[in-house]
Amino acid sequence: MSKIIPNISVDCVIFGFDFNKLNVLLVERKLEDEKSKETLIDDWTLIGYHIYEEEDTDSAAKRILKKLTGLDHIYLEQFEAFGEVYRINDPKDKLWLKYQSERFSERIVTIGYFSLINSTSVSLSLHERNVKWFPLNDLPELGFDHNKILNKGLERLRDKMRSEPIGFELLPGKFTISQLQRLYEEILGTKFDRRNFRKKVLQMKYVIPLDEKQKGVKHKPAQLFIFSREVYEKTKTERFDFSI
Amino acid sequence: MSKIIPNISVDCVIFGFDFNKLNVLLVERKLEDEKSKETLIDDWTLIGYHIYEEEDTDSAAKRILKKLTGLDHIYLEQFEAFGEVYRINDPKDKLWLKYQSERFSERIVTIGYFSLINSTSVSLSLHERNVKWFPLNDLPELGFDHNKILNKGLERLRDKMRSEPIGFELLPGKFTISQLQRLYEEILGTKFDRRNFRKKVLQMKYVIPLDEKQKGVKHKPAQLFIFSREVYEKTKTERFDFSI
DNA sequence: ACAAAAGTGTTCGAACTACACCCATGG
DNA sequence: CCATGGGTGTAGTTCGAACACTTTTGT
Repeated sequence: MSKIIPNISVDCVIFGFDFNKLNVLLVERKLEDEKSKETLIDDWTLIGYHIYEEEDTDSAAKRILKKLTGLDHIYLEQFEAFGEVYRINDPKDKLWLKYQSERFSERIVTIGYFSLINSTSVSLSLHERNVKWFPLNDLPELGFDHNKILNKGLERLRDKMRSEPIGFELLPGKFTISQLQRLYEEILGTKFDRRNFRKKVLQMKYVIPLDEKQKGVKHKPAQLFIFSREVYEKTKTERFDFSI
Repeated sequence: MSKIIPNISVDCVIFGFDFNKLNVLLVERKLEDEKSKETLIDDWTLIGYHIYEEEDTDSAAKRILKKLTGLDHIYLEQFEAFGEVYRINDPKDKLWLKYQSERFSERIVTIGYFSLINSTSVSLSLHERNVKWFPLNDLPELGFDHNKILNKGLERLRDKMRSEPIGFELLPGKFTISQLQRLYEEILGTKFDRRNFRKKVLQMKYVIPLDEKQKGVKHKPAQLFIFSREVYEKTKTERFDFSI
């Protein structure tokens, strides 16, 4: 592998949906003094890393996701670059960078990506570091300017949700209409009428009903659907709109 | 001023509207061999520059606009970072960078900004370099990957035009409704019905009619309007939508 | 008087909103 | 048999689409 570029990084806002809440994946940032064993840092950050000289920024983000999930082809989208001079200013952040590598610059421009994963069917591991899902409405204070980056990523997710069918990326391949509805309600912060929502979704030819029902639920089992990106791409003259 | 960062730049896609076509501002890139006087490079690029160590990326884009127009407070928005390893690959591009400064890296991540200026009331100058408006449907081949950057910027302008009232930035302070209509038609590539367009615009409380008419036109003079961002901000619960 | 763009209202159909009752399953 | 969410239709309203004639100015 080639050398690390000391002043450019990528940070990933990884969203997951557990059929109830929208969650973000964070990694623990823990550092203790080698002699005194005193805890110098113990908090959480987004998952990010510097890029390599021979690596596209997109590839760097993919690399991080691959390392975390073992999967390729995860939905990934760049949303903003953060290039303020003083975005890394807190002594903790500087200490952490120095501890990671003496070669890292203190002036780092980072490129924010958001990624949508289907948290019910993915197992996560990041070496020795602790990673954990946090619901959006119960986030800790994050290191660096990661609260800001996270919020910008969320804003972009919301915008894009309204105009393109990316919500499906957060659900398993087979899903029910009310799972989809809960997803949209949770992310957009709105409530939809059940009948109207269903009516709207059934009009979308790229949401395809299966001859298959939910199992093991203690109520009338719902019909399962799949999303077909192929059909969507072919028929997308109709403007996608989730503004019920 | 502090030192230049060799591997990070900003590039600006500067849009202007002349009441007819949407134009982009480009700068000539000309280089001739010092001895033989042979022309080594003669083409056009977006306007961009490396950032300084003590400069936010946003500030770098503002600096470029200020140098070009003499104005602060021009509409400016970051739209994407371009971080491919081989985005600078053409020998001409490498030659140009070397000629500009030996210190520039060949691996440059650039951050794209688009900016909207009111081309009828601004005068432009960029030192010794030749700058010129090009209509979007008659662009030359650009240096670097600037055609790609320009197209991404245009895409973003279009998206944003549909959901936020940024088109007004391309018009002078006082404008007529049909100037506004031509602007939207030109950028979105659609045709609107004149009566329906007018009806829609008149509903927007932040488009304020003046007691003033066009002068010197050889037809019935149109009423003039101004856009009030203040009123817009106060009333923006209503979703802005230009999907007539 | 003519050319050129401004200004103005109504009708039709599509899309969104609101709303209440029965159904299938697990416990 | 009960609790839980699944599934269904209709009426009212709002919003966008289509469309033609008169007015004001400069030449």
